[in-house]
Amino acid sequence: MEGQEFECLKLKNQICFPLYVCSKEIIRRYKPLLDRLDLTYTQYITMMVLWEHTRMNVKELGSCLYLDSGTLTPVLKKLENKGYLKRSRSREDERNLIVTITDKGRELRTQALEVPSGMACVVHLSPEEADTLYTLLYKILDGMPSV
Amino acid sequence: MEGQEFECLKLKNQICFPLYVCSKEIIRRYKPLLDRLDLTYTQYITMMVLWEHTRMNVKELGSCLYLDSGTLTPVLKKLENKGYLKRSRSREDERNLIVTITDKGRELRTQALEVPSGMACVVHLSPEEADTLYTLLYKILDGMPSV
DNA sequence: GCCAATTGAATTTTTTACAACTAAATTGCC
DNA sequence: GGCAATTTAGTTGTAAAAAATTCAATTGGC
Repeated sequence: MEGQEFECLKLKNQICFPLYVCSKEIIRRYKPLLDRLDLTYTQYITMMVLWEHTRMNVKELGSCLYLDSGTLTPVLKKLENKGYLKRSRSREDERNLIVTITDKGRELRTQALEVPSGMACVVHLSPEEADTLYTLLYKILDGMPSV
Repeated sequence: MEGQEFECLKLKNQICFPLYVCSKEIIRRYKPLLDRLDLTYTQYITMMVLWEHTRMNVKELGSCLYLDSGTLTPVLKKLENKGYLKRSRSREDERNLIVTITDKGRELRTQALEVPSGMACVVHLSPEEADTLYTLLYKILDGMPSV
């Protein structure tokens, strides 16, 4: 039997694969809910940060979201076009782009409450299991070698 | 304090967000290793299935990988161009496309052994923790409402 | 036997990831 | 103190992936 040697190349022995699939599948379940707000998942988590902080530059936003500026630029432009935020250069340091939430952006928050409630039925874990998962995921993130 | 009402819209209370980030970040760590094989992550997991099964149609492949044919078609064409597989129509039902691994595809498997070994240092979990995570992820997948 | 509904895959479009580039600010050497 | 080199911030362009749409073949009901 050839088995042993190649065990580590079997899908069922991968930890990344179910992570990848779970992430994708959950985001797919978000879609119909987010469609009602005309937001993509990335736009949604960006708004989450702005609902809490109201004013940040692209760098800070990127480090909250684990997104680089190349990914964020088109996302922020879309959200600006929808009127949910304003982009402007910092006076002190022209390299800095300050993102500020607008009133319209703030209003969206109330409507967005229906998203987490609509998602409640998607992840069938007990509170303890969810807590364990949460802890393990952040343990991976914290322990990951940089780049 | 406004806090309570919007707790569920804070990034730190999301389970999907760390899943999404973990998946993305781990796949990013795969990249330099997969570059040496000239494979993307999606191409890599596709090859994993073919190393085990050698011959499948697009539908079967998609259900192993949780990918639809719209995503698979370009992936399979790329892999065919590289000479790792062959795509051909089934005689019985012309709609079925049969994917068969080639000798060159089979040979790639040995070279690919360096990928899991190179990834070993990325996920810093004990075997027990990894096992718990694995179980929880598949529990989510199994429990997820369809579409 | 014919038409509607379903299934399977390909194509097209949108979104995301990544690399290369540009511009601004800072550092450091003379 | 002024200029070159480096660092930092963001944009642009390109490639990959995901989602939506389209098209073709088959099945099932009448």
